[in-house]
Amino acid sequence: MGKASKRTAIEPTREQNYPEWYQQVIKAAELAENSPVRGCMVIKPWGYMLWENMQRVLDRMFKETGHKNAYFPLFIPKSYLEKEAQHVEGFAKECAVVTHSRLEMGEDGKLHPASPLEEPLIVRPTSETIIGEMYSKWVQSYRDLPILINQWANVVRWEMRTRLFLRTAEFLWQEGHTAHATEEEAWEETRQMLDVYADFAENYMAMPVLKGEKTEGERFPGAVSTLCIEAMMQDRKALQAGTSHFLGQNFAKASDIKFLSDAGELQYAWTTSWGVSTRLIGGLVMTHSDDDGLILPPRLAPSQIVILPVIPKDEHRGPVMEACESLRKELQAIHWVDEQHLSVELDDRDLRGGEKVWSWIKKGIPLRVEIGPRDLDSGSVFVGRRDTGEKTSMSRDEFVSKVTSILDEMQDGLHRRAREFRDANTRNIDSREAFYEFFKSEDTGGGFAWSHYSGEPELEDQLKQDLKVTVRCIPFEKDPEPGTCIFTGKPSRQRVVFAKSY
RNA sequence: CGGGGCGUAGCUCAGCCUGGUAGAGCGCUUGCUUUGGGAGCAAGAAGUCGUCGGUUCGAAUCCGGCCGCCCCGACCA
Repeated sequence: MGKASKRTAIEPTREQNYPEWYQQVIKAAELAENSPVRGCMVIKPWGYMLWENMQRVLDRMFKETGHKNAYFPLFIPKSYLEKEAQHVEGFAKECAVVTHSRLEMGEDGKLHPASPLEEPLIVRPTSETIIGEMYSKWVQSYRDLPILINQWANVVRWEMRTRLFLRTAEFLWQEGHTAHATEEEAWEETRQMLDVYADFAENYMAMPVLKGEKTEGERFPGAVSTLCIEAMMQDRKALQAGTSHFLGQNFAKASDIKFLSDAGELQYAWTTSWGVSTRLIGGLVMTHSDDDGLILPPRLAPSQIVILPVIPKDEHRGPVMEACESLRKELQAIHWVDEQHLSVELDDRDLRGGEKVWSWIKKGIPLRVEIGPRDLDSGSVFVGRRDTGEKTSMSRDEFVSKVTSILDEMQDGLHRRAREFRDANTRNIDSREAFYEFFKSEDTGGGFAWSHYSGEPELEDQLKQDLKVTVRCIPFEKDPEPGTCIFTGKPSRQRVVFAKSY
C-alpha cells in the first residue's frame, strides 16, 4: 500500500490549489453543485441535512433567547428600499428587480413579459424595510415592545462572481429583526445575538471565532454599528461567519416605527438585525477538511456513523446484515448532545468495499464501522475515525459504550486543531515593514495581524489596494492596550485585526 | 461593465489549421472472477458536434449573426 497511501482522494491538494480543492471537496462530498441558473447552486441532500442541523440548533438558541419565527414577503416594493439612503446605496447594485406580471406567447413562439407592474418589486436582498413597515403598524405603545422576530428565508444578491456556499446569487439564511424601547436594550440584544453565533460556531461547528466590531467601511448599509464573528480558514484568509447589527433609530425613522413611552412621549424605536447564512457550510468545509475530502464535526454531521457490511460470499450476507441491523438499532437508541438520537447510516449498496469506504471518507462522516464475518466470530467491529484516520478493531460492546465519548473527543479535537492553526498564524505586528512582509509572502505568510491603527478610511483603501488586506474587526478585548498606529504614528486605542478575506 | 478563452456522449476532452461514414478516457449497463482502503477481463448502450444562416456535390471542420458558460480586473453574508 506504500504508493497507494500517498494518493489523496481530492485533487488538487490544499497546497497545490486551495480554491480548486474547495470546489472538489464539495463535489466529492455531494454537498452541492452549480445549477443551470447563473450564480445559483443546488444544495444536495447531504449538504441540506447539514443545513437542517444548523437550523435546528440555531432555532433552539433563538427561541431560548425569547425570539419567535415569522415569515415576510419575498418581494419588496422599490419605494420601501428607497426609504433609507445608505441602505439603498449599499444594496442597489445587487438587486434583482421584477418588472412584469405576465407572460404572453409571441408570434416568434417565445414567451414575452406582457404586463408591466405599476411599481417594480425587488427580490429581497435583506428584509429590514418590509419588516420595518410591518413593525410600524404593530408598535403603538411601549407595551408593544420589544418585538423579537426571526425568519428563515432565501435572499437574492446579484453577485458578479460566485462560489458555492461562500457567495451565491441566492442563498438561505435566517434574519432576526428586533425593535426595542431603549438604546441600551437594543445594544444588549445586538451583543447577545453575537454571543449566540459565537457559541454556535465554537461549540457546534468547532470553528474558533473572533468577536468584534466592523470598521465604518465594512459596516452594514444603514447600521450604526455592525458586530461580527470572524474565523480563519486553512488558507489563512478570514471568513465573516455571522453579523449582528445595531441599527440605532435609522430604520425606525425610515419606516416610522414610533411608540408612546410610559411618560407619554412619542419616540422612535431602536432596532437590531442579525443573520447567518449557508455560507457557514463553506466555513465548515474550509475549517476542517483535508486532502481526502470533507471532515464534519460530529455535532452537526448529518449522520455520525456509517455501518459498512463486508460480504465476501453470498452465504455471509444474512448473518452480517443481521449484525449490522442490530448494531444500528442499538446505536440509534443512544441519546447524545441536546438529547438528540445518534444518526446512523447503513450502507448496503452493491458496491465494492474500497469504493464504498472512500465515498464516506469524502463525505466526512465521523465514524465508519465495518462488520464482516471475522468480526461476527470475534464479537468485534472495525472502526475508522475520519478526523485522525485512525483505524482500530474493538469489541462491539466496547464500541457501543464508548461511542459518545469518542464523538465528544472528535468534536473537541477538531476545535483544538482549528484553534491551534489560527493561533499559529496570528501575530502582533508593530511596524509597517513587518506588516507588508507578513502579507506579501503569499505561500508561507499571511494570517491574522493584530496591529495598532488609527482608523482613517483612506488608509484602509490603501491597504486593500496594496495587499488586498482589510480590517476584519476591532476585537472585543478585556484590557485594550493603547499604542501608536503603525502606519501614521497617531495614537491608537487598541489593536485591530487585519487579514485577507472572503 | 472592460479584457481573454470555450461550447463535440452523463463528465473531462481530442478531432477543426489542410471539408469526405463521430473519437478517447472516465462513468453507466450486463456477465464472469473479485471484495476487510480506490479491482480485472469481456461484451454493450449512449452524441440532431450550442444555435440560426451562408459557402460547398458534401460542413463538427470554412464565413457571419445570435445564445450560453468559464477565467482575469472595480463590489459583497
